[in-house]
Amino acid sequence: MKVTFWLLDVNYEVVNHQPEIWIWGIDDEDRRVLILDRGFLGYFYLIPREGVSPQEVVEQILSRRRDFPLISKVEVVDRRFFGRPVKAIKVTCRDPNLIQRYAQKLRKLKGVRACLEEDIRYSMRYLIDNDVVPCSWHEVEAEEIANRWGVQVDRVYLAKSPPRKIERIQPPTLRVLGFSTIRYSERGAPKPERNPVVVISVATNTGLEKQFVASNSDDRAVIRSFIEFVREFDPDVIVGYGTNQHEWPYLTQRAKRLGIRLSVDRANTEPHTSVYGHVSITGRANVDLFDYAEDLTEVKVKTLENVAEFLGVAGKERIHIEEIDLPNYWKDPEKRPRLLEFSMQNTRYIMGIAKAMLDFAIQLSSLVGLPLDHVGTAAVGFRVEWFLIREAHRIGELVPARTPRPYIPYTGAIVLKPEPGIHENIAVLDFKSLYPNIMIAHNISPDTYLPPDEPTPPCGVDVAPEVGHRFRKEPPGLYKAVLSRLIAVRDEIRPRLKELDPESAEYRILDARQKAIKVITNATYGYAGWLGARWYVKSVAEATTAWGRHAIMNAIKLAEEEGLDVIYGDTDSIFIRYDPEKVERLSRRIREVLGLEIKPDKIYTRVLFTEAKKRYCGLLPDGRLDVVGLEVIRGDWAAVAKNVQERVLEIILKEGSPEKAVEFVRRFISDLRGRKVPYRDLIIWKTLTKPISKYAVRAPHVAAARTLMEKGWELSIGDKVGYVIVAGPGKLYERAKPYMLASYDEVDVEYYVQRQVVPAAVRILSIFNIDEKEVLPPAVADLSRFVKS
DNA sequence: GCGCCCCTCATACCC
DNA sequence: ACGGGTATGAGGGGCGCG
Repeated sequence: MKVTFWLLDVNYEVVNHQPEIWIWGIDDEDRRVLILDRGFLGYFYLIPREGVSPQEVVEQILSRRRDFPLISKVEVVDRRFFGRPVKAIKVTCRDPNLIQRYAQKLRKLKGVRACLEEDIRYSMRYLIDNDVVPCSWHEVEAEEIANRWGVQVDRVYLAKSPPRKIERIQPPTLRVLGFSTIRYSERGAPKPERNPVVVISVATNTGLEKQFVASNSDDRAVIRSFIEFVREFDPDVIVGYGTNQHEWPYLTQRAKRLGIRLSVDRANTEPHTSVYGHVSITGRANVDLFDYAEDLTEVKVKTLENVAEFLGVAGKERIHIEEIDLPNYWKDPEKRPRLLEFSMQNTRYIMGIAKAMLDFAIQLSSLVGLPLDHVGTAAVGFRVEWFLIREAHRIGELVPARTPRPYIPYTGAIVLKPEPGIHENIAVLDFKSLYPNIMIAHNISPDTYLPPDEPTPPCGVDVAPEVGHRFRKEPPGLYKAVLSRLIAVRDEIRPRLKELDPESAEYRILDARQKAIKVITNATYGYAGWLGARWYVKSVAEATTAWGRHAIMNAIKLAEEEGLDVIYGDTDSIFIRYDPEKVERLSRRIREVLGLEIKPDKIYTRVLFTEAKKRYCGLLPDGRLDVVGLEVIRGDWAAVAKNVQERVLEIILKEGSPEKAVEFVRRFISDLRGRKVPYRDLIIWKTLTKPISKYAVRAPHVAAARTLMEKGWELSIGDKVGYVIVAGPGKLYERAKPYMLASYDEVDVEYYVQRQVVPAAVRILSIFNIDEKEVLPPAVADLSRFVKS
C-alpha cells in the first residue's frame, strides 16, 4: 500500500549487523506513523593515488576480504573531486557502524590517496542518497507490520522501496508542547544531585495548561506527572527555551538520581545528546527556541522575557523575578503563588515564541535537509554545508574531508570615509545580494577554481581583479548551481506573497520559506571563507571580495559621472543625494556596465555622520530614526548613555537644535547625579567570550563574573554578565559588581556621567564643536574628583 | 610617583 | 562552531620629568 507522510524525525538501529532506518512521520490522515526501511546500505569512497589504477586498489581489498566480512560491495565509480573527474572506489558496508573502522584501515592501503565521506552518518546518508527531506511530504510503498517494539504511533510500516518526495508545502497539524522548569537551591546554581525540580509548567498548542508542583522538596511526583503528561498528549514537537543546555540535562540527571525513567519519547528510550549538542527525543522534534533567538540581533540580552517582549508575545501583565530571588519565592508560602504564575508565564512565552518561530524552523529544516531538531543547533556553516552536500551528491561531486588549516587572512570589503556632518535627502543604494550574484556571474566555486599552474581550459576563464584568481566559465560550479536556484526560488515566492493574506497559513509558510532561503544565500560567502569548511578554498572567498571592491569602486565612478557625489559607502552600498532621475540613470548604467542590480534601499530625509566609519544616524521620511553602529544600539553601554544619545540624535535631526540637545544632556546629568534615573539603566552587560581562567587581562565584566561564580553561580562561554560600577578606590575591575548584588547607594554615579553619558552625547555633539565641558552642568563641572578615584 | 603615549586585549558592531 | 573591516575603552608598560 502507498503511505503519504510528512517527515518529523529519523534515526537508525542496527540489529545483527542489519541496519534499519526509522522514519517518524505524520500521514495525510493525521496518524502518527513509523516507517522502517531495511533496504539501504552505507558506504565510503577511496581515491587512488596518481598513477595507481583503481582496479589495483579493488583487488587489494578483495584479497583481504576476510578482514572485512561486512563489506558487501566494492566498485569503481566515476565522480568529480573539486571539479576534476576521478575514478573512485565505492566500498559498501552492511553494518553502518563499521564504516569508520573499515575506512580507517583501508585508507592505509598502498595506492590509496584519500578516504572520503566515511564521516557522514548513516541516517544523513540515507536521506541524501534517496532525496528524502525532513519537514517535507513523501510517498512510500510499504506494508503495515505489527508494532512489536511498542512504539507510540498509530501505524508501523515496512518500506518496500525508498520514499519519494512530493511537492506539497503545507505541513500537517502538529501537536506542540512547551515547558519550563523552576529548580530550587538555597544558594547558587541548582545541582541535580541534590536540588529538586520544584515546578514544571507545560502548555500545548491545543490550549492545555498544567503545572506540576513539588510538595516541599520532593520532586518525584513532579517529574512523573510531567512524563505522564507528555505521553498522554503525545507531542510531535517539544519546545522550550535553553532546554538543550539546561532543562534536559538537568531533568535527565535528576530523574536518574531519583530512579525514574525519563521516557518522554515515542520509542521507550531516554533523551540523549546528539550531534551539535542538541538533545534528541526519538520520534519527536525537540526544538530549543534559544537557538533561533540568536538571529534576533536587536535583542541584546537574550533572556526568555526579552525575546518574548521583542516578538510581541509577552502580554500586558508581566511578572519579573530575578534568578537570585527564586529561592525566596519558593520558600515563602505567601510569595509562592507568584512564583507559580511566573513559571506559567514563562511557558506561555515559550508557546508565543514557538508560534512566531516554528514556521521558519520547519522551512529551514526542509531547505537545508537537516532534521528539525538538528537544524536549529547546527551553526550557520554546517547548515550551508549540508545544503551543499545534497547538491554535490546530485552532480556527482565528492564531499571533501574536514581538515585543519592555518589561518591566512585575505582582504575584504571597502568602507569609505564618511563626510562628517548632516546631509539632507540622501539615498542609500544597495547592490542586491552582491556576493551571491558575483559568485554566480563569475562562476566562483571550489570546483571551478583553476590553480596558477594549470593551463587555460577551452571554455575560458574569468580572472578576478587585483588578486588574479582564475575560474573556469564552464560547467556551472557548485556555488553557482546552488545560489542561482535559491535566488530563483526566492524571486518566485516574493510576488506570490503579495497576492496572499498575511494572516493565511500559506502566507506564513511561504514567508518563512523565503526567509530561510535568504539566510542560506547570504551565508554562502561566509561559508566559502570559513577555515572549517569542507570546501574551503581561500581564493574563492578572496576573489569574491575582490570583485566586490571592483563593483563598489565602479559604482562610485559611475555615480560621479552622473554628477552624484558619494558621501559614504560600505561593502555593497553607496550614499548619494536623492535625485530620482539621476539615481534611475545610475542604476541602469551600473546594470549595463557591471551586470549587477543596484537600487535605493532607503531614503534619509537627513543623515548624520561623525568622522567614524560604520556609525551614523538617519532620519527616515516617517519620522523614525535609523541608528547604525552608535552606542544607542550597542549592548555593552549602560541604558543611561544609550537613551541620552538617542535623544540627542532626535533633537538634532528633527529639531536641528544642538543647543537644545546640550540643555537636555545637562538636565539629564543633574538627574543622574541626583540618582533619579532607574537603577536598571545603570547596568552594563558584557558577554563572556572565553572561560574565566583564559582571560589575559583584568576586566570589569570578568571580575563581576568571578564574584558570581564564587557565590555558586554557574557561568559559561556566551553568557552575559550584568554589572554596575560602585564607588571607591581602585581600577574599574575592582569596582565592578554584579547588578543583583549591589545597591543604588553604592553606585559611582560619576562614572556613569563621565564615562557613559558624556562620551555618548559628545560623540554626536562634537560635530558642532561642542565638547564635554559644555554638556556638564556648570556648578559641578569638575573632572578631578573622578580622575583621582 | 604621576601624566602621557602607545600598544594589546576585549567586545560588539557593519555589511 | 560563517567572512573581513572598524570603533572604542580599559589595562598596563615605558618614558620623561627635578
